[in-house]
Formats: sequence, C-alpha cells, structure tokens
Amino acid sequence: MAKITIRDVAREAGVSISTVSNALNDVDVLNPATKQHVLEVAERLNYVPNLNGKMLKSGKTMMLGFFTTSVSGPYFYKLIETMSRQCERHGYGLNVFVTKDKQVIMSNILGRRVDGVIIYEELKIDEHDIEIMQKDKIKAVFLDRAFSNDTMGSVTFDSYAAGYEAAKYLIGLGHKRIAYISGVDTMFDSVRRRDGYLAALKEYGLPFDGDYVIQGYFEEDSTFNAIKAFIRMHASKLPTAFLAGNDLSAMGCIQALKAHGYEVPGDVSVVGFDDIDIAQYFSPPLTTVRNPIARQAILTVDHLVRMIQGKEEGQSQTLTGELIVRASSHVPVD
Amino acid sequence: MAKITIRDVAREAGVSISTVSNALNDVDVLNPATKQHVLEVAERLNYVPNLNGKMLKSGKTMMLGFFTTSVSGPYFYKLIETMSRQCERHGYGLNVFVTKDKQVIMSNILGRRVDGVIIYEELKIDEHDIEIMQKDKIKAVFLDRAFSNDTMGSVTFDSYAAGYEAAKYLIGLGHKRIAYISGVDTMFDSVRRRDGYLAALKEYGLPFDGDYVIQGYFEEDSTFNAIKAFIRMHASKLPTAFLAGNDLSAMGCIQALKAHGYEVPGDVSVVGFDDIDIAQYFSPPLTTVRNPIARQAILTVDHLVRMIQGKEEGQSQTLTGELIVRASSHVPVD
DNA sequence: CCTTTTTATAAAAACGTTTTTATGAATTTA
DNA sequence: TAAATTCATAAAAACGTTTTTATAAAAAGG
Repeated sequence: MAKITIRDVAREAGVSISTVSNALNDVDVLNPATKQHVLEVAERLNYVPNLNGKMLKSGKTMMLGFFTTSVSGPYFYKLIETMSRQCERHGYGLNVFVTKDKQVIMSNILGRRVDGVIIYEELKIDEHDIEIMQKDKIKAVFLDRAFSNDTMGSVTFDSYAAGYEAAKYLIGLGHKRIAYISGVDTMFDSVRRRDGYLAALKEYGLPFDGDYVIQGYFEEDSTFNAIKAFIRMHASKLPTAFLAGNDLSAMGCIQALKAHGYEVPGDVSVVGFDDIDIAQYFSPPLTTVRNPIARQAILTVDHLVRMIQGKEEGQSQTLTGELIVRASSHVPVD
Repeated sequence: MAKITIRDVAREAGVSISTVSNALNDVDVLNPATKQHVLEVAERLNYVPNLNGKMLKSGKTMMLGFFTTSVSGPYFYKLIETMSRQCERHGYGLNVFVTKDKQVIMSNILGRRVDGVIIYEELKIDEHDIEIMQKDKIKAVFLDRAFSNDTMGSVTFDSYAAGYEAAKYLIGLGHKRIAYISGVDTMFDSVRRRDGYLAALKEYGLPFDGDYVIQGYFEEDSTFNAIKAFIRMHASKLPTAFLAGNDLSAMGCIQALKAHGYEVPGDVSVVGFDDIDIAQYFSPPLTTVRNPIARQAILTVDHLVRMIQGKEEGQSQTLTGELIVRASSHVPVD
C-alpha cells in the first residue's frame, strides 16, 4: 500500500484535488457540507500531506534553521529550548544543524530547506558568504556578530562591556593580580570579554601578564585541568582573582583551586559569566555577569519571523549583562 | 533577480536541463567536456539546487530527524553531537526537533520531512502511532523503549540492570538505608533504574520506605532543593546512601549535603548514573554507572541508515552500563 | 425571462527537480 | 554498406502539492 496522496483523497471523496486542498487549508470557498465530507474522508484514510510537495509549491517550509558549531553546555540548551518554544508559538519548527562544514551550511541555507536562519558559527560564515546570502534575500539573524542589512539582523551580548564591568568590579575590591580564563580565540564572546578585561586593567593602570590568560575552552573539565597545571606553575605567587570566560569555566576553576587546598573566596576570588541555572546553587554560589539567554532566544526568533513576514528590516540588537554578586568573590587577602 | 534554477543554468550553458542535472549529480553519461562546461556555468551563476524540488522528486531528504522532549544536560548534548557527526559521515544531516506536541511530531514524520527518525519522546508516541508509522514503512529507531519490527528498531540502556547493580554495590558495602532520587515518572530510565534498585532491596531483604524515593527531576538545581527539603524532614535519621537517578542529580545531592555540613563520603555515600564528563572531576569524584552515550548515538545512526538503505531490518539493541567506583561512595559509618 | 452576478467546483498550470523515454549521430557489426 | 549498437543529448513525464483559471449551475437583477 503506497503512501496516500491528495489524489487518493479526492478520488475517494468524489471531488477534485483542488477541493481537497481548499478543505484542508481552510480556504473559505467551499460548501460547508463538502468541506466536512472531505475532511472526514481525509481523516478516515489517515491522509497526511507530503511536506516536500507542499514546500516546493508554496515556497515556504515553515521551518527556521539554527546553524551552530556546538550544542554543549547550559548556554546552548537554554537557547535551543527557548527558541524552539518560541518558534512553535509562531507556527514554525526549529531545525538545529550542528556542523562546522560551511558547504553544508550554505547549501542548506541557499537550497531553501528553511525559511530563515539563525547563525552561531563562530564567524565561519564570512563577508563573501553574507554577500551571496544577501543576493538571495535570505532572512538571517546572527548571534555571533553585530551586523545588519535589509534582510539580516543580529542579537548579541555586549561581552566587551561585561568583561570590562567584571574586571572593574574585581579591581574595585582591591585585586591587583587578575587572571582571565579564555575559550579558544575563535569564540568571539571569549575574545570580547577578554578585551573588556584588558581595557579595565589598562584604565586602572594594572600591568598585564601574558601568562595570566589561560585557555579553558569554556568547559568545566578542560578548565579544571588547565587551572591545575597553572597552579603548579605559579604556586609561589597565584593571582588573587580569576575572571572566567563563562560559568562552567568558573566552576572548573573553583574545583581545581579546592583540589589544591585553596579556599574560594577566602584565598582566591572567582567570577564567571552567563549566570547559568546552577550558578546560584554552586558551592560557593557564583558571582557572575548574567546574560539574558532566554531573552536573546525570544528576540532572535521574533525578529526573524517578522523579517520573513516582510514586516521588518534587519536590525542589530545588543543585550547587556548584569553583574550578580554572590559568594565566590571577596576582597583580596594579601 | 529571482533565484537561479536549473533552467537558467541550462539556458546559459546551451544544454537541456537533464544534462545539467546529470552533470551536477555525477551521472556518468556525459561527454566530459560538456560536463565540465556545465559545471563551470553553474559555478559562475552561483547555482545552488533547490532542496525542496530535489526532495520531492527523489523522495529522499538526506536528513534524519531526532524528535526529543528535551535537550537539557550532558546526556543530550553528547548524544546530539555524536549523532550529528555520525550522520555527516553517512552523508546525512541531523534535524533536531524539540517538542512535546505529538501532532507536530507525527506530521513531520509522516509528511516525509526526513528519511528516518530517532525518537526520544518519553513514550508519548503510543502503540497506535507506531501502527500508523508502520503502515507507511517509516524507518525509526527508538531510544525510549525496547522495540522492533521490520522497519523500526531501538538502542537502549539496560537501566534496570544498572539500578540493580548500583544498589547491590551499596548494599554490599553495608548500607541499609538507601534513598533513590528519581526524575519524573514519565522518564523511563528513571523508572527502570528505580525498579532495579527496588529489586535489589527486595533480594537482600531490606525494607522499602516510600519516603525514600525523592523527586529530583534529573537536574542539578532541582535535586539540590529537593534534598535540602528532604534533609530538613529527616535530619534525625538520614539515609547512609543516596542513589541518584543520574549524575546531575548526584551532584546536586552532594552540594545539598555539603551545604548542611555533611561529608561525602564520610557521612553519606552518593552514587549516580551516566558518568558524564564532569563526573570524574567533581569533588568528590563520582561513583557512577557509566552509560556509553556516544556508543548509543553511533549505533542508532548506523542502524537507521542501514534500514533506510534496505540493508537491515529493525532490531532491538541493549547497552549495559559499567560500575565506576570513585570517591563519592564508602562503607557506612553507623 | 433573459442577462448578469455569485457560488461551488473542476481543470490546468506551476513549483524545481530527477528520471524515464525519445532522438539523432557516431560507431560497430555482419 | 545496410543494419545494429552505442553514445550523447534532448524532450517529456513525474513527484505532491498550491494556486490560478475555467466552467457550470444557481441566484439576482432589470
């Protein structure tokens, strides 16, 4: 028994396929009795429209694509879950593509597998790609850069300001030796937070030591290992504070410090970024710069949907963090 | 400038559209010079095939769908990342649908948006849905139940055995009062681990106290709060061990115990499930039953692809955990 | 009561591909 | 060298829809 098509429904109901289509799509031109009858037949035959036919003809997939290099960690699942829910609210589905293969990304975008795209590709999509997308009037929202033109916008965090604020806060407490735990340099948020941190150091006349930027990959376990290595190298004179690129790093850092017998914040202060759900329950509860992730997710989807509907041009929106002071930071001891 | 189609390429190259199609799809029937010329023209025009047309005609989307109720936590991102990579290896893309709306799920599956589906829907898809899918010869792999027929298989963990083993291990250490921290009852893994735990209790003649099953929702922070409440209620006579439904719960439980001044494993033992990446770096490192998540991901994708290729019928595969003893468990003190 | 308008439905075209079939030229076979 | 085969390409059909256009019947208008 082959797949039931609209043709089968039409034959069974004794009407034309256009009538079936109209009945199914609530186009108000039919005799109510006919419509009712068609719907009953469709139901009885368990008819489900083929989406590929639908998409081809209508030019709409009712899907948004999220292209990302990673789904690891609380940032992403909060983002994905919130975006999904918001998509559903607009009648769209969310398609998550986890890949770093630009070819895959571009052919899916330009091949119209989705009606609009959300991009978090750590800048792998370059000027030239954007130009190509623009020619095709692709609707897009970038999360990995501030950018806008008529069909593309962005919703980003002001990570530079966040880094600056966090560093300023620690400096204000009296810290003089502050290390930064970075991700890799392709992570724009990591880089911008670091730049903000550097700017604060400079502004307050603190020296910058290249050794004091530690690669933690934005992950808890990687940071744990990196900090253990760092402590072994710098045991004689440890920083009095660590500014971790995200909360996961902060947590890994604290675990490593504890494993070496240091108290947080007694001996060393640690500050993170994001304010992920666990941050407040961690021991000690984390001082961090809160990122409104859910807000970013909602603004992104809403903006994209409005662009698709032609109600809005692309715009670049910036979200600012909020310093949340908890127990992991303190005035320095020495 | 409207979207470039295969027709435009054909006209520009002075050949028929079938020739263009053959050139692009490496069908070896063309004069190499013609093929070369067509490819050059396509390249010059920045032609990208419309996937909807392609999918409709060929009946293949080259996409697998992962339908899940959640993407939260290390289990899911390990699963999704590994599945994505494995899909790419087979030339497929992975489509992640995060939704609990059965209607959405079924219309995407039956509407052929994807060539095969991976299902983790906490049993929301029932017998009847499966019957419908079977009529359409949908290729599927279930992660949330053991099941198989000619076009559908499953790859699951033997959570019952894992729960049994973990409980037996604690009993063997001498623990008599062991609490279980569950997810919600729709989480099959939670339920089966609990059942294994109950079976072990029974086998070794330990009494079961209904109060000793605590709802932690498989999340770190929820468990943290639940255990704090539990401690307040049972401060006079605490269990000597907690068996947490997953590692996140174990971590939340340990944090709560610490917050109340209990030592782990000095005063109380805690055992988890999964062996997520952080488990070994946690303080104390977690005793846990390791789930081969990456293996599950790879087996799932491979099985699904082989079913799509018609090389294999559905089969039900079961993975077994491995008890990893670390520092969070110990013989009881009283 | 004949013409015009409205209503309900059917027929046909279209979306952009792939695939099947047809065509004509070049090559081989007998 | 006429017939058969192979090769290269073109033409046409098909995938399952939606949308546009056509048609016939019913209702309204003068």
